[in-house]
Amino acid sequence: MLKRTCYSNNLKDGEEVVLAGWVHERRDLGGIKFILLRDREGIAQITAPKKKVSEEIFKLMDSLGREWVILVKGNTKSSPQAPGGIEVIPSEIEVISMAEPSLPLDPSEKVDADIDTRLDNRFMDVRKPRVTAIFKIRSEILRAAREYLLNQDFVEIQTPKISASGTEGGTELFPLSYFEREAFLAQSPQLYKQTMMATGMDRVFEMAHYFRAEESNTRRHLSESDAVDIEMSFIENEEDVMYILENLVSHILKCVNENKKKELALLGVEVNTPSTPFRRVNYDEAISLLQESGFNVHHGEDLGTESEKALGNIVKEKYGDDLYFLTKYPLSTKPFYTNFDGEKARAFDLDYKGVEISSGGQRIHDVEVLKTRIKEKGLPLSSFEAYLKPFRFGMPPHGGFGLGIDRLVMQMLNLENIREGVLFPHDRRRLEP
RNA sequence: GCCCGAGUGGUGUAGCCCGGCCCAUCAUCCAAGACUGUCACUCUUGUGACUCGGGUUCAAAUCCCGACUCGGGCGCCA
Repeated sequence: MLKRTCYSNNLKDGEEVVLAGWVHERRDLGGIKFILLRDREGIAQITAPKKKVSEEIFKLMDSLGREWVILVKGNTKSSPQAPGGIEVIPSEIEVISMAEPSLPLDPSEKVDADIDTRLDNRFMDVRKPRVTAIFKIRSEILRAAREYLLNQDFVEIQTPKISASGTEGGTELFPLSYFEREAFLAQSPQLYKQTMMATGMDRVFEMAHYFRAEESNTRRHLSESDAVDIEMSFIENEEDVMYILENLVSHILKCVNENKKKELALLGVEVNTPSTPFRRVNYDEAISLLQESGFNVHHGEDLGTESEKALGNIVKEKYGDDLYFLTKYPLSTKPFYTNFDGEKARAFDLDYKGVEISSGGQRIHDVEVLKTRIKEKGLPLSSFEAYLKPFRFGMPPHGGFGLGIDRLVMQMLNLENIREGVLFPHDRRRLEP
């Protein structure tokens, strides 16, 4: 078998190369035949003029089908007619794998496919250069996040994804059978990363996988989702946490802009690199802004989807910001572990173009206050014994956030559906592939 | 959980309101043929579809009922 010497984006004039990839398109003009060979980095033209290639190659060019996997050995030649200015004259073609005709979708994107058809045949959908680009950008987001957090002295950890109970409340959990007991898939690493604050590790993060059994059926929700979760000790208040979050997101956007120019261009997306600090919009202000715009919202209630989106537009118009913090929510809208200042939660959401991509805040570290809050929330204290134990033996003030990767990708790239930015999304209806 | 909408060749669609002109449109793909610079090559010919079940009717892709599958909005949630 021939061995690949380079990708399609690395062709230089007058070299002998071996390309490996898929037959993207064929054009047969009789005395000259073209094949577009697609690999991870792009598309290269294989050109076979009858008089310049062997009879065997010329015939073989005819028999190749779309999406067959082939290896092509040949000489590069610059040519004004070739796409990209350079083409390969084949001297050897090896068929590695054939593809059945009647493809389940069209990777050359001449004909669209529904999101459902695409996801059912994701292996082929991802062959589209634009789809590949989304996942290269997603990889860069995670690389940049890791880079920033490690530079800020965070320690990367992993926590269990199966737990005895889902004490955080709110979200519905997936039950599963754990030997002779019932267990649940983790809805977030929240309680574990708080426990880590009692170990003296000071600053931790996890590239976490969440499971949520919500009955949601929207283009923003999934049953499985990924997030960057952090927790940090010895903070003065939630502003210390927000500082990390805004600089993290800013670093991510900057890296994507600098390192994924080709992919962004392919997707036709421009990413604005925000300056820090991000705008703070407190809850009272948010309500006022919405009321001024004629929305029927009242103090004390959480924002619905419609008002959240509207607020995104208002902030964009008024201040020009895509990213902004929503702060000082009423405590009643937040989970039991949220610290507070009177009736105001020491918590925040980070919204990106009108969609929440992160939420976090300062946590309660005083065990007595925590017990009181659990009781106030009407939760059974007995089931929190294990969670509370680390708080009894020296727990520093701390806080953190979870940053949803899928939503970040969606908002950054203006995807209509969160599923487009997830390789194999699982939701209320979809469990395969 | 509540509500709205949609299922037509491999893929994406037209037709549905207002039943007959539909042995169903167009594009792409596929097959056969012609073509030496294509770049969504072009041209000729051909194959391939009304989600399922019931009902109304002389007549159903089209109207009605049910099932199944899917999409979306809200709620919840992140």
